[in-house]
Amino acid sequence: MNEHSKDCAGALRTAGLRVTPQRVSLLTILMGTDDHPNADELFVRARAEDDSVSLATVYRTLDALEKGGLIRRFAVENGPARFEILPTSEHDHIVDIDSGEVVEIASNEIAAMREKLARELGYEIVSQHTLIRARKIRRR
Amino acid sequence: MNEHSKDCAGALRTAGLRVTPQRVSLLTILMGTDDHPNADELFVRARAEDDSVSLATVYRTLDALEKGGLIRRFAVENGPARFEILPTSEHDHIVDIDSGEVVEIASNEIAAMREKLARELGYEIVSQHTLIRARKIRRR
DNA sequence: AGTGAGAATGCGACCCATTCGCAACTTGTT
DNA sequence: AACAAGTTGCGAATGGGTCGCATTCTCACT
Repeated sequence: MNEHSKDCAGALRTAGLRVTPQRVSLLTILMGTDDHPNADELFVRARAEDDSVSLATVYRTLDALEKGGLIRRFAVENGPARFEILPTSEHDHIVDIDSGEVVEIASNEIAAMREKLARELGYEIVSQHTLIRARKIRRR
Repeated sequence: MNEHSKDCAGALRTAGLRVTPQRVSLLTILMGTDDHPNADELFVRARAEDDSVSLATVYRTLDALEKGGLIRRFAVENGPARFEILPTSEHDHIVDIDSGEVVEIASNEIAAMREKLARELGYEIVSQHTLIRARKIRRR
């Protein structure tokens, strides 16, 4: 139990979730990384420290954390879902189609614009996400 | 062979693809619909008129059409990929999380903004797509 | 601290979307 | 017409994700 665990436990409770070692493990991992792991990567990382985590629980926990508003899930065209910790600044993602790398892109203005467009159509936004597939511009 | 078939055949050839009855069927269906079918729906619709279409071919054809720039593919969080004909006005999609319905949302401005942001990061956009999950605003 | 109801977990089986291997068949070209 | 290369259907195989169930854990209430 390090000091992170406490943060996690509190966050879990605040979200109305029970505190279990598996949830703390996964949430700690997500809190401590900048990248956008998928369920499998999280499973491997969690197992490295705590082999009492099963893949099924990874999926169930991710669902729970998402419903509890602690993490965000986003889909990449032909790949598994990816996850990141919340709250986070408003941003979207660029996938480098050559390397597979995922980088963040700030987008407050874009988000505001989407909000407006959706409202005009009579919708209330629940979640929104832009995925850009791109390739690095090679400068000579 | 109706007049659409000719359009399709030409489009296929222009895209550098061989013209086969299966491809014409699928492209015709996509050209004649406003919704955003997934592979299974396309399979059913194609089978209704031409039972020489297999599901594997639907997938292979969709890959080919996408590579040829004739259609666009987009991912919805927890569901199969969806497809629509190109060229089409610049737009994104709103998924009604209650009904599952997908509606289009115009977004030239948004697209332009993404273009600019990506370029600043040194990326050249290959494709981009915004998915908004929303629910209808109930007015009393 | 002790207890019980309900929630969470691990496991393996399962499901669904998509892909693959391969033999048979088409297409576009010569 | 004849051929090389591209396509197809089929069924088997993958891969991400979910489920059923018996066991274990959490936490609210003594």
